[in-house]
Order: sequence, then C-alpha cells, then structure tokens
Amino acid sequence: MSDLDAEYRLEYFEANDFVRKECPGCGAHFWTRTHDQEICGEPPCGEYTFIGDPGFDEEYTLEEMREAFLSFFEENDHERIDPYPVAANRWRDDVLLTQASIYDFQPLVTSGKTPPPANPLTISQPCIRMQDIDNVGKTGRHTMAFEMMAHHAFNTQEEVDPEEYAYHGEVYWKDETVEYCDEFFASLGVPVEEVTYIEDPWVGGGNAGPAIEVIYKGVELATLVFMCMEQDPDGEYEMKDGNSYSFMDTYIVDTGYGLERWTWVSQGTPTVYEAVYPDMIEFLSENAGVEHTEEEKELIGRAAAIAGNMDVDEIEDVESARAEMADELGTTPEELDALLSPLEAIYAIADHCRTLAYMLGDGIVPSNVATGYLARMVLRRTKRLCDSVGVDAPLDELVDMQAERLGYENRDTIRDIVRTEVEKYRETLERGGRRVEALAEEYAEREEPIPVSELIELYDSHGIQPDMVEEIAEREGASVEIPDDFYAQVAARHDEAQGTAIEEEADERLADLPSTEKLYYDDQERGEFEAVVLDVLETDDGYGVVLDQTHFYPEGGGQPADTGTLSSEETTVEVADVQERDGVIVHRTDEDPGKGEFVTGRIDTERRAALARHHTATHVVGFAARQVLGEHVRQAGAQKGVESARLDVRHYERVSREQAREIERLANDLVIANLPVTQEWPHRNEAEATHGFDLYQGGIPPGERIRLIHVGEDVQACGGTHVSRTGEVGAIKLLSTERIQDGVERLTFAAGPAAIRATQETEEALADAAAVLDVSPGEVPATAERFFEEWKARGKEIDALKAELAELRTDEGEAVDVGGTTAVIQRLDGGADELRATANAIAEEGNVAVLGSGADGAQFVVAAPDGSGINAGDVVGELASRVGGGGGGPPDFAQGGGPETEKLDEALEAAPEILKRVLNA
RNA sequence: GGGCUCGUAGAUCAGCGGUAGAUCGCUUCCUUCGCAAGGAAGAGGCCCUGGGUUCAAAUCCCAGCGAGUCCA
Repeated sequence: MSDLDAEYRLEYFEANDFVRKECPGCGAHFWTRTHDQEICGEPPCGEYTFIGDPGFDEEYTLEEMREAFLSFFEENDHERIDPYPVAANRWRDDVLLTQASIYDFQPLVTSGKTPPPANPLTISQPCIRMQDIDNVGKTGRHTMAFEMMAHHAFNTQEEVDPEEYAYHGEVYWKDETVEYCDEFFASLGVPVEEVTYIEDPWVGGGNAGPAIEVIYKGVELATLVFMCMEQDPDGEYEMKDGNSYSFMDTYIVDTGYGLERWTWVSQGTPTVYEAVYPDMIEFLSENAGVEHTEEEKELIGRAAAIAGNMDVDEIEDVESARAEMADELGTTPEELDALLSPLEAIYAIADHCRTLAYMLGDGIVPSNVATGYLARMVLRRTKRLCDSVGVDAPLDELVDMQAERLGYENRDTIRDIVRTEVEKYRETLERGGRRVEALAEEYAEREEPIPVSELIELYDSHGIQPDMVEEIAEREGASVEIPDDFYAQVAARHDEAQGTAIEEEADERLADLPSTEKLYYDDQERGEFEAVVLDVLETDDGYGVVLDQTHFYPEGGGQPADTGTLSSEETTVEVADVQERDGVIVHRTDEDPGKGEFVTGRIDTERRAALARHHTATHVVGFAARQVLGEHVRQAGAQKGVESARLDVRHYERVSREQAREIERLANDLVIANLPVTQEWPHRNEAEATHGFDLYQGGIPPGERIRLIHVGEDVQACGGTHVSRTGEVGAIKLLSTERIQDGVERLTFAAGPAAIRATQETEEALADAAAVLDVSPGEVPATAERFFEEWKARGKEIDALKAELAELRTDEGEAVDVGGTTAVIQRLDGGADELRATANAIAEEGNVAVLGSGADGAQFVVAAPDGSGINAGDVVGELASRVGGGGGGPPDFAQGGGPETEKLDEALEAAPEILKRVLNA
C-alpha cells in the first residue's frame, strides 16, 4: 500500500518557500509560508481570530462576496455557470438534495460520458444539508442552506483515447488550484503567509483523491479536492474508509468555498447568521419582541465568541458547554439559556426560510415522499420555531423575503404553497391535539401513564411530536415518559427486511455487438425496413433478435415498444417486445429468424400511430397543465398507451374539476392550432443554455447531443416517437384526475380515436342511466337525486310501517305458558328487522317472543323481557342448531339461523319444550 | 418506493360480530322585555365503494377510492 504523501509535494509549494509541518495537536500535515508556525490552526488546535477583527480589507455582503468570487475566476479564464436546482434528484437518483457543487456534474460529467457545460468553470451553487438541521442557530456557524462557491476543471490522462471521453487533455491541476486560492485571498487583502493548507485526503461516493483544507484565522474557508481515484479491490492506495483505490482516466478539480463563511470572516460578527441574514434577524427580533439591554448584548457577544472557539459540532456539545460558558461569563446556565434560546430560534428561522425559498423556488412541492417530504419537515419545523419564539408574521411572508432576495420569479406560487402547507399543518395539529386529549383523559382516569407504544403510534401514524403529547397530557393530568431512544424505537418499527432486486446481468454477447442504428427517428411514420440479423439469443420465453438497424422503437421514456413482424424469405416471426441495452436493440420474437438472414421488418403502424398521438398529447397536456396550474408543475412520471396515456404532475393541491376542464380545453386549442412538432439534436450545453433545466421533465439523457422535441412553445428532451403536427393528435379527452401521492396528481387522457371511444363509452353509460330513469340525459342528475331522496323517504316509511305491523302482530301466533310468563311462538316469513321489530313489540308487553322466518334461510329472533328467567341466547342456540346453523346474543335479545329452511317448522314446534328446558336450567 | 393509521348524523368522535350511539350544531315549544343560558320534544345515517368469511358484518379478511402520517 502506498500513501498519498507524494501527491502533496507541489511545485507551487516548492517555488513559494512553503514548508511541510506536522501539527502536534492533531497530527495532520500542513503547508505554510510561515516557517515557525507550530500548529495547523484549525479548531481545536487553534481558535477563531476573526470575530471582532474582520479578515479582509473590506466587509462584504453575501451578494458582494459571491460576485467577488465569480468575477475573480471569470477574470482568470473560467466561465461562469448558472446554479443548478437544489433538488438533485432531478438529474440523479442516488441523492435527494444538492449538497455540493460537484453534485451538479455527477455522474455523467465526472465519469466522462457527457461534456461539462464549460471547462474550466466557476459557479456558486445553492446547497442544502439536512444533516445539520439540529445545529442550525445553536453553534453559531452551521446553516442548513448555503452556497458553495467553486471552480472546477475536468481533465483526462494524455494517453487516453480521445474518443472514449467527452473531454480530453488537462486544463489544469493541483498547482494552479492552490495558486488560484492564494491569489483570491490576496485579492481580498489577505497576507498569504497567514493561510495554511492542511493535507486531508477525501473519499466519497466511490471516488477519492488527495485534498487540501484551507485555513485562515482559525476557520476552514475552502476545500480543494483532487478527485482522481476510484474504488478498486486491486488498487494500491488504501483510504480512510478502509477500501482500496486506484487512479482513473479522468481527474477533476473539485473546490468548495463556503460563501457564508467568507462573508462572515469579512464582517467578523459573533455568528455567521448576523453576517448572512442581518435584515431578517432584525425583522424577526422586532416582530417577536426580543430586545436586549446593552449589558445583555455584551454578554451575548462574549458567549458567541466563546462558542465559536469551542469545537462544537454537535448539539449535545453545545448543551454541556453551556454550563462552562455561564461560569466563564459570570452568570447561571439558566439565565444564559433564557437569553440565548430566542436568538437561536430566530437564527434558525432565518436559515430555514432561506432553505424553503431554495426548495420551493426550485419547484419542490411539499408531499409525503422524497424531497417534498423534506420540504414539509423544514416548513413545519420553521412554523414551530416561529410559534415558540412568538414570531407572528405569516410564514409565507418570511419565506418570500428570502425568495425575493434570492431572485426567484415564482414568488406568488411559493407563497401559495407555504400558505397551503401551514394550513395543512394547522389541521394536523388540531386533529392530533384532539386525539391526544382523548387519550390523555382515558389514561388519567385509569391513573396509568401513557405507554410508549401509544407515543410511537401517535408520532409514526399521526405526526404528533412526543413533547406535544407531554404538554397536553400534563394539562389533562396524565403522565408520560419519553424514553431517550424514542426515535430509535420508531425506526425499529420500520426495520422490516427489504428485498433487494437482483439486477439481471446483461448478456455478455450483447457487449460484443455494435450499437443498433436507430431508424425510427428519421421517418417516424415509416412502417417497413430492411435489415440484417446480426445475432439471435435464446431466452426463456423466445428469442432475442439483434439487427444492424431497426425501425422498431424500444420501450423507453414511458412509451411501450413497437410490435410487428420480421420476415426472411423462408419465415415470418412475431415481434412482441423490444428493449434497448447499452445501445443494442433486442427484438423479442416467438421464432428464430436465422442469424445472418436479410429480413424485412414490418411495424404495426396503427399501434405506432396511436402511441405517437398519445406521446405528443402528453407533451401538450403537460404544457396546458403548466399554464393552468402554474409554472412549478413538473412531470413526476408518464406512461403512454394505445387507449390512453397518463401524466403524473407535481402540484400542491387537488386539481379541481374546473381546472381539469380548463386543461382539456387548452390542450385541444393547441391541437386545433395544428402546431408543428419538430425534433432537433443540439449540443446539450447549447440546449441547456437556451431552454434551461426544465428540458429534463422525464430524466436526463447522457451524451454530447440530446434530442429535443418542440411542440409549439413547449420544448423537452425526449426520445419518443411523435406525430408531425399537433392536429394529427385529433382530440384530447381528459378522462380522470387522481391523487397518487400527496403532491402528485395523475392526469389520465385519451387522444385521437381513443378519445372518441372513451367519450362514447361515458356517453353510453349516461344514455343507459337515462334510459333506466326514462328521462333525457340532461335530466339524469336531477332525477337521480330525486329518486335517491324518495328511496330514502320510502325506507323510513317502510320502517314505520314495519313497526306498526309488529305491534299488530303481537296478538298472532301461538301463546304458551312457560313458568308463569307467556311465550308467543310465531312463524312470519319476513326480514331480520321485521322479526326484530315484532319481537321487541311482544317483549314490551311482557311476553317472551320466539319468532322464526323462512324468507332467507331459517332465521330466529328470541326476545325475553326482564324477569322472565329465560336466556334468549340459549334458546336461539338450540333452535339454530336444529336448522344447521348457529346464533347468539345478549340474554334479553338474541338472533340466529341456519341454512336448512325445511326444518324451520319442526324447530318451532319444539320451541315450548326448549323454553321449558332453558327455564329449568 | 416502503411502513403505519383513519373513512359512522352538518361538525367532532364512540361503538369493533348480535336492535346504530354521544357531544356540539340544527328545528319546534317552554322559561325571558330581549339575549346568553336552562328545560322539553324532534329532525338528521347506502356506518366510503365492491367482493369474501359467517346463521348474522358498521365491526373480521381482500381489493378499490378518499384522507392523514412516518421513513428512505
């Protein structure tokens, strides 16, 4: 195993009189121009020295700092790139949120499959780290939302085949990266000998490489990562994660300069929040009525300074450190806490509102899944913080303050979403509160503590925080104990084993075959073509035929595969399915067409046309939905079919019927306008620059050039087949809208002839209903309502009549004396409720009722008035067993029955005897 | 993507195999100069839908629809 020492011996260090030292505090190696420097300077080895003593020539606001950085690198030949969305799951499925600038370029650019938008480039990328959520506000330096300023360069080794990667050669590497860092510091007036470079190898996501932490005035201001290795069992470098790594063909400069920290250092405020959110903090403090005397202000400042110098990364540390701090400041921990807690909440609110502005601004819709869930969590947490500290400004206003500052244009939608969410949260709390109250009352009465299982249930199923339970329980006089490992216990509930799907290994033979030439984009309506059979693979359920070229569209992008036939001179085989693997298109057939044969492919063009209509219609409906529901609307999934298609769309409330109609109307307007549907294959960077990130509604395709489909104004990256003008779609009929998750609406629609068929079907149903009611279709709703009302009225009338009838029937039947009380034994072939009503009436007169019915099997009802000494349940049990069934009920009123109706009379005849036996028992 | 919970009167919920209930609200009457309040009577239920189990399902099982919530 080798170590990476050699990787840090930079010419730049050599040429500029740096020395390499080992820190006696932490053992790290570092480089510095200050030859007598002993320690690395990063806490805990050093302390913050910029608080109250700003580190740069001038103070910068967040915006000014960002601009200083970006323009510095622009002047140094980097191209400035617009930031990517914070919702990283829009282009990669391994993470939810963007947590670093390099995330923008993973995995397609870093792996070399796709060229970077510019090389080298500079960017200030908004990031969200949920891991830090508990620390925000308390440590003085953690924020959940931050911008990572960065410059990146993408390089490949000289000897690598230029064809293999989307970029080649070296732009620059380690020496230049460190030099840029030095120069940027110098441009802000920093004496470069005060900057320390600590060796700190980096590992993450299967990659690794040497990296350098840049320390100035005790704070880490940048990390310079040289990503150049990948995980490799045979690799010669073992990294800190215990895995071995080897060098790869691409090597990438990945730097991260924390915008907030640079701003903070430039201002030297006690906490980072005061540097980043001065206006918001002032507004919140005033709104919540948090005021401090000069004396208190001074104390807070000193506390912040101490906190900053403590190496507190965890919230537990802060709490245990508080006692120490109080001691040092000459006050009590309680007083200190009372002073700092409201401030901490205000800091956190400011940060959370910025996080929400990023999330909602980038189109995340709160929901119960994925990023939507994270947004909901942050929002609810923020609301709780506002309530706890007494901020009464509406949350949507607070979020809007940040959204405005960050320059988002969809501010009205953001506010709308926040308002909707706050309202939903209010309802949840109200519902939860009632639930807890009822529960607490119950346990208070039993004088038992509320068990942990109930707490878990309340949290897991109803979203009620245990401390809320505690609060309410206290009011109701019930006790609760919240175990320390509460959240672990909740997690344990979810610990069910999860089945892992085994990825089907691609056939090795496929790897050796050339990529199939795709003819289906050239002429999307053509149904016939000639091809050569390159190979035939036998599979479990048929054959996999690979051709040199094909018109068959393989399943992809929510569009099903084409079907049809392949004919050679001898035979014709059916193509049932078509799949693409690594560029090779495999046609699944029932027979073997013969390797090496020339074949004619014929596609089921009617099916193809139906799919194309639905695919184009999907774009049209998506566009219409965006017009009607708002710009935030984004595709969450889509499936095209022959009879209908569906488009799942992110939206924060249910789509109303009016909105659905409006979408349908607009979609059909676009069809009538007969807009051209065109495709083009621009360079991806060009496409992104012109149309933005919203191109990728259905996922991000790899490669240098991407296929764009234009439908009127709508532009999307799309690999499917389309009609050539919207008019060919014919008509679009929206069939239904359903909510498949919170925050995702499914629009199902039919296009062309399928739309007509679907409409005819619903019309048919309406016509049938009208025929049954014997009215015209337009009168069906009113008539149905009237019928329903009448039906209900009749039900009531029947009930009343039955009760009356039951009264009259009390005199019928055979009266038998059983131990002093009269028993009426009677057969009346009615329904169960008729029997019950009659039995009740008889019992009310003080007599025992034994009633049998043969209307629906054999049924019995036995009623016994108080003091008769007869257990009705026993009687029914005995009677029912004689007709092959069973029965039971309370002693005064029992029911039963059985299937053998023919034995009913026999059973009733035996009733007097049974009654006597039961009485004596 | 997975887990859990819930759909019963206008609202909030109880009932959890055996005759559908409570509280609030609503209607009418009494008390009052009037209102609040109080007293009395009453109206108001396809117990979400569809299957299944059972002699019997609001209740148990399955599916669907609708809602909520926790986690990745």
